[in-house]
Amino acid sequence: MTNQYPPYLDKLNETQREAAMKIDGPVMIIAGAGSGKTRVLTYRIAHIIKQGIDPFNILSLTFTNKAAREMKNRIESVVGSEARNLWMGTFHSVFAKILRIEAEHIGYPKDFTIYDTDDAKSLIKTILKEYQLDEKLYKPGLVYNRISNAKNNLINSKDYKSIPELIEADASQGRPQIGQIFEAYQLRCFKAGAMDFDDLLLNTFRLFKGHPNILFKYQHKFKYIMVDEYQDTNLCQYMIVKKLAASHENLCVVGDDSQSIYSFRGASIQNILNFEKDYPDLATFKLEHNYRSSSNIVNASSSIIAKNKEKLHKNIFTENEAGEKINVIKALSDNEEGRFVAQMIFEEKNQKQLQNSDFAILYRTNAQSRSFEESLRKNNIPYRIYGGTSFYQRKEVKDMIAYLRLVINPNDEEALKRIINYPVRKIGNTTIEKLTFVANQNQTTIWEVIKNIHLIKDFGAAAHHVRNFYMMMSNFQSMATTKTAYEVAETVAKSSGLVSMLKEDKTVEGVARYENIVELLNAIKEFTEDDTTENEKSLSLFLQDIALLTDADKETDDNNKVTLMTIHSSKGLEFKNVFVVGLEENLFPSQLSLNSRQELEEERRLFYVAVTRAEEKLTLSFATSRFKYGNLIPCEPSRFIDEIDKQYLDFTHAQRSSNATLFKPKEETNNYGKGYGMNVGRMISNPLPTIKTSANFIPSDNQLIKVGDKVEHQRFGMGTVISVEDTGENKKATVQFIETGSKTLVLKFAKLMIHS
DNA sequence: TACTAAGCTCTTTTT
DNA sequence: GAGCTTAGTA
Repeated sequence: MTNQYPPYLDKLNETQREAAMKIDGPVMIIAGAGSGKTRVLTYRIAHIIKQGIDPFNILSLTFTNKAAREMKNRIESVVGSEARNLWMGTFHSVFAKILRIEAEHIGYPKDFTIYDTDDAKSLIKTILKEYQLDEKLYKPGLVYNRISNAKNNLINSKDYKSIPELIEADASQGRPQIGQIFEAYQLRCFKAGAMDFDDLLLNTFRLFKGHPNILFKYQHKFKYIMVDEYQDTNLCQYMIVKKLAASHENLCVVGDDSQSIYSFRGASIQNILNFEKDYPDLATFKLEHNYRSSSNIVNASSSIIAKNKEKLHKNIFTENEAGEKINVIKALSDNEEGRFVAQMIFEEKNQKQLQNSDFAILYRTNAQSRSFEESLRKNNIPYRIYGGTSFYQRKEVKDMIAYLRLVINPNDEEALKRIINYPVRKIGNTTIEKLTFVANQNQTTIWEVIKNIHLIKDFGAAAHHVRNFYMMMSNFQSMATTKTAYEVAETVAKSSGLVSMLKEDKTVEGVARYENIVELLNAIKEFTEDDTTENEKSLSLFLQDIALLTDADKETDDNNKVTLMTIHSSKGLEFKNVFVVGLEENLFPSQLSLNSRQELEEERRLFYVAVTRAEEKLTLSFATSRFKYGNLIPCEPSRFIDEIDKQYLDFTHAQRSSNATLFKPKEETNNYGKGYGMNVGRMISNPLPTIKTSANFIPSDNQLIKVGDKVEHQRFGMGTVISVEDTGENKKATVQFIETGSKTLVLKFAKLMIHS
């Protein structure tokens, strides 16, 4: 390899540069956390453009649209404005764009609707009702997951019904009809001119598979292809990429097996292994130098991931200073955890002159955000929550969007059902059911039935109301052919009665809802008037855009806020100061992810992702009790805390005495506090009667326990080891507990934590 | 058809 | 605690 390289690559280290300059042929970049992966991708693309390749011929698939936008800007600063022509975005958004162009070849309208998860589940519910299946047995969410999994593995409804393993699996669970539901679901989506998230991928695959000429077109268009976060792609995505790259084979995938956290979505480490098999002349680069975090954090994270059996060999190192130790915090409840964290942010901010945006609170589940929101608000610390219910998920916004969807695609059944009687127009459930029935009988859509309602006798008075609705909607539709997206939306908002209804509601929530509609209209206006791109600005495109928009994509004017998000959505981000909270058994690792070693290892990778977000300071916290469905339940610290090499941890804040600290669940308090919302648990001095026994919180290596160690037991509190005995079968330790006296514990089962 | 109160069921992560 | 469904009433 030559030592000569273009000056714009001088910000890269040697391996990074080699990876950026190897632009021809298949390339795999294994990039550890904080190793400058985005930087390599950015400069690699810039380098390709500098070689005279038209940006139009480069496809880069990223994890979020925001990441794509940021990368584009950075590339632009190296190569100039032509970078704007790059094809960059998420799998879903890029393929939606292609499908929009090629829709007719697979029988879809150009303006197809994108069903989100709610739409999909609602459609499944309707189908269940029509088939008279038990909604308790065929839970819509579960059925949706089965269908989604199948699609991600390139199995269509016909295949599904002919694969013995799937038939058996469903039958053994007492759900033999999933195949049928799948088929009906697919048909209904197709008739409605709608695709769900998985269809965007599956239909792209089908398009390329069934139309070699179209595949050929895109193969030649995309001369260079890059895939970021490759460890999180599923089979369908993998196959599409493979097809697209087949003629040039200038394919570069970037990923980190240690950060693979989306197997529930069909992602598989197998894709990395397959990649090596499919492209024997592959060039592999390993980025192992962590530039992001202090060496304490880097080393601690390595000690975590070392516990996983399934991983590629990597040797992550850093030249950064040791930094502070990782703080472990014990709180008595989720509320106290919130207060602690808010207080620590407040103090750190003042001590070290940090910005709010230097802090992030990361949790396993969205529901955990509540206690942090409360305490941050009390401390006047601005924060922003990512995920959860985003702007476009709010009811009133979805209602308004449903109208617009229906204007663009009148066959969109889910949109129609959502708003046909909202605001109330005297078209009740009975009428809607009748309409659906007639539509199904005549192999047509509800809209067609509505259109011809006057030809059908048995609708009685309802026919009149339906007719009115039809007139209104077709008015909007004809308007959409001549007016701008904003003009249409404004008219819809006013004439549909939606806005006037919301205006009447003077409650705080009502006003907020009204303001959200105004904000939506503004967003449409902005979209319509955006002259920075040459793209078309139709209402239809706006709808497709926002269907694939995630919370992380949204820009805000004031960015100096503490970030609250799930660990999943924190991937790819970094913060000076990170709090990983709720480190309790059954929460993190999740109770639902303890069925196999593979599942536990994925949870561990998730923990690894969380820890490696931190640059300078990391705090881990757990609570000993937590609200769950309104009841306070006892919690044990997560095994993950125990798995970290102790030399990197600081337990100062975890050792506070836990006298009289257990809360009695609300249920058992004679209705004390009933109706008062939170904090209704009553403090009691006795331990709770039972704590579910588990072998979860054993020391990572119980050889480590030795006489004189200070240990903490979930139930018995702090103590000192007075003897250790090995019976051959079991290792036992006798511990003198401060509060309850001495106990002999079988280490295999004991829930002990060693304090350094 | 619309509204209200009571009752039931939830447990994960995302495009 | 929240969101949803159901039963009963206006």
